[in-house]
Amino acid sequence: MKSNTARLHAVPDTGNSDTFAVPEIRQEGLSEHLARLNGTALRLHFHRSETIAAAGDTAAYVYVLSSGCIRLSHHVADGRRHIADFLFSGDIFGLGDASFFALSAEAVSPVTLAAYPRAVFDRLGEGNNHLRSDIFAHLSLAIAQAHRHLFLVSCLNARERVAAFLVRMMEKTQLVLGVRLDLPMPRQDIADHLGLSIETVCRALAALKAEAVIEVPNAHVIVMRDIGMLRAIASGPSQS
Amino acid sequence: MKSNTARLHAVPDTGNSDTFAVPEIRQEGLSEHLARLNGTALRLHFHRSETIAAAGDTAAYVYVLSSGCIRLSHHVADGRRHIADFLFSGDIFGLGDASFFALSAEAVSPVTLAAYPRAVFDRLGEGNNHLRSDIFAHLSLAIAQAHRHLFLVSCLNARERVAAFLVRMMEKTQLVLGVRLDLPMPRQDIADHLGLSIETVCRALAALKAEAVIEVPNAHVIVMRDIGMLRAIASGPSQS
DNA sequence: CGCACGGTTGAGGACATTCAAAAAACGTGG
DNA sequence: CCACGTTTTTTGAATGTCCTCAACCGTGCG
Repeated sequence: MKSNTARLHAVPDTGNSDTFAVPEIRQEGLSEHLARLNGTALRLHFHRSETIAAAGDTAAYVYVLSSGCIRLSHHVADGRRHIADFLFSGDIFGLGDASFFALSAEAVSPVTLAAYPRAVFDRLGEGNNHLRSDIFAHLSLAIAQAHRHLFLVSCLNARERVAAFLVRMMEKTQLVLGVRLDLPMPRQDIADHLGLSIETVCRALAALKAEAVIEVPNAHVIVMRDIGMLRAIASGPSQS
Repeated sequence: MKSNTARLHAVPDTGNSDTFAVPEIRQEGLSEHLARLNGTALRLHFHRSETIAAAGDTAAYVYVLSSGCIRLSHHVADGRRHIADFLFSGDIFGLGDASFFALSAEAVSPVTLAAYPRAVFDRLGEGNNHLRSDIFAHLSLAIAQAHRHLFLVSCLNARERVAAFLVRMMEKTQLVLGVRLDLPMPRQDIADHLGLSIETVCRALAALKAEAVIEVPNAHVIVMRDIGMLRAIASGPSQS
C-alpha cells in the first residue's frame, strides 16, 4: 500500500523531521476553564473494557480523562472495527459531538475521568472568548491529527506504521526523552488502530527489535533503543 | 480545513444504512454569514493544477469555492502525497487553520472562489453566536468525515474503497438521484485519495463495470447502473 | 497443576503493487 | 480538420506485502 504519486525519490531526508508535523501542544487553556466547572463535574471511573460512551449515545457530557487510557472506536456489525485514537490523562472526549457521539469510548485500562454536563459547558462558553478559542483550537488539532493518521494509514507500510505509532505514543504520554514506553492496550487494539492484522503488528515489532531499534521486555513495555532511527522509519520509506 | 460543508440530502438511502453515517447536511448558515462579507471578499480564479494555497502558508483567508473542484493534499519530499478531500461548489477551505494552512489546496478543474480575509471573518464571529455555532458545526463535521475516511482506508479493500468514493462523490456533487457522475479529477488523484495505486483504481472500476454496477463511457464520467448495489459494496464485506 | 488468554511465529494464499506496454484521450500546429 | 506528440488510462504478468489459518509459547489464575 503505498500508492502515491510519484515514485521518484531524491531526498536525502536527514531522517528526522516529521514530514507531517502536527503541533502536539498540551491544551492548558481548556483544562483551566474546565477546572472552573468542578462543582458540576461528575467524577467517574471504569475498569478495563468497559464502555464509557457508545457511538450514537446522546452527547450529554464532555469527558476529561484524569488517569488511565481509553480508545475511541467505531464498530460495524460484522465485527470489524477501527480505533480512531487513544486518549490519556488530560485528553478530552466529546467536544466535537454536538448531539450524539460519533465514536465509542472504551476503557483500555482502569480509568478515572471527569464528566462535565454539556449544557453547563456551553453556557460558560457563551460569555468567554478565550474558552471558545480554546475549543476552536482543540477541534482544529483533532482535524490535523486525523489527517496525519490518514496519511499514515494511506502511505506507510506495516513497519513504518508501527514505528509511527510508537513515536506518537511516546509523545502522547509525555515520555519525550524517556526510553521506557508503556503500552496499556492489547495488540489487537494497535492493529485496529493502524489498519493491520494483529500478526502483522507482532512481526513489525519483531523486525524493529531485530534491527535493535527497540527492545520488548514484555508485551506492554517498549524500550526505545534508537529513537532517531525510529523517527526516521516512522516518516516513511526514505532510506529504509 | 478540509472538508467542508457538505451537502445535503437526506437521501433515501435505499440500499442499506451506511455503516458509518456522517450527517451530510448542508450548512446553510455559514454561506449566509459569508455572503454578508461580500464587500471584503476577493474573487479569484485558477486553472487546472494551480496551487491556491500551499501547506505552511499563512492562513490569511478563508476560501469558499463557487465553481470547479479543488483537492486538499499533503505532499512529502519524496513525491508521495495524500489527498485528504475534494471540494466542490459551496465548500469551504481554511476555516480550521488558525495561523498556517495544514494542507495544500490545488485546482483540479478551473476554479472560481471567494477569499474572505480571516481577520474580518474572525471579527464578525465575535459578536455572533449563530455564526460561531456554524463554524463549530463545520469543524465537527470535518472531524467526522476524516474519521469516516479513516475507516474506509483502514478497513475496506480496493473495490469497496472505489465504490465508497463514487457514492461520496455522488453525494458531494448533489447528484443524489442522477445516474451520471462527473469526476473532474484524474485517476492518480483518486488513487492518492484512497491509498491505492492508480492501476488498482482502474482495475476496481473495471470490476464494478464487469458486475454491471456502473458504466464508464469515458474516463471522467461514471454512469450509475445499480446504486443500491454500489452502496452495499461501499459499506464493506457484509453481503457482497 | 492445568486451563485460558494474549502474544508470537510459521506456512501458504490472497490481494495490491510494480513494471511494462498498449490503447485512448488531449492539445498543438500545420 | 487532420497528423503528431504527449499525457492519461487501461490491461497484462510477475512480484511482494500483508492476511489467514494454525500451532506454539508464556503468563496469570482458579
